[in-house]
Amino acid sequence: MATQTAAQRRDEARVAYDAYLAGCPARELLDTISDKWVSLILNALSGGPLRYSDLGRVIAGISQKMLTQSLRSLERDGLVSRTVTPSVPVRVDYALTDLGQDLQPVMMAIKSWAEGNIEQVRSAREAYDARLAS
Amino acid sequence: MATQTAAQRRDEARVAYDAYLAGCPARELLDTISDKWVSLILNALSGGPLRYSDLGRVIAGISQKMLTQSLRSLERDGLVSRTVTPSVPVRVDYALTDLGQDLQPVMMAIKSWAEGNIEQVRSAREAYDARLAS
DNA sequence: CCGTATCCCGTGAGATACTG
DNA sequence: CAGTATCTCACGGGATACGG
Repeated sequence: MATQTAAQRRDEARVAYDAYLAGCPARELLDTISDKWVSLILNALSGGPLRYSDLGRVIAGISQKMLTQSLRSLERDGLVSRTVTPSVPVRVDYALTDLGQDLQPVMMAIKSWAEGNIEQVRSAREAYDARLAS
Repeated sequence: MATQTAAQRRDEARVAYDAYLAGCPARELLDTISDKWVSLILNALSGGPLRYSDLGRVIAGISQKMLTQSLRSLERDGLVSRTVTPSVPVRVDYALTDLGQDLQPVMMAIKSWAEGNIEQVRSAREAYDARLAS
């Protein structure tokens, strides 16, 4: 159940599924994890478990609806665990599962790339838009 | 303009932008590259330039509209180049730019992860759905 | 061959209000 | 605190037809 095991599974199954194929389950999974909120949530949980309200605070601008909806989806897919502490008021913690921790570095890479290359993209956009205006 | 230069820029700008913040340009860029079609297109171009019709064939199920729309967006963001050969009929080739090649490994990692872990996700879903039915 | 243009429907997603 | 429930609207995105 360690990361190595997950890596082994990945190698073995690499040829079994092909996200290029429409209707392939891998295509659908790629669609669900290629989501803005999913990447932000998985990255936010990389430092350890967080409560529902903490997630909403870290990920500025996310609505309750999208936060709950994304968390449910991640929980169903086995990427995030949900732990309820029956206190008053109730306390709910979300954490990465082993599978989620396996995916997290990839999501971090996307987020870091976006943050580190936004200026290149912006200047590329300006150049593109300027050429259209000519 | 090599990959190393891009990596240096990434390190320098890492703290300047934060995708957790709503309204931050990095958040918007994260949203655009966290897209199913974007990841499939960038991966498809990793082996070298492809023509428009080839892309449509490799990425099964993509509509003309989404293919054209995604390619325009990628071109504007400086991730993909578009080369027109004025023959009869006209020939158009799409290729990764240096910036696009810098991002491609990350997109490949997502696609590979989806293909390699879909079975884990499927069994997690079955377990989740079974618990709800009880 | 490589698109653009139009129509149209489903759903992604915010705002708001309410509950255990 | 941690959600659920509606309502609403904009837009993603497919189908189809046409143009250079």
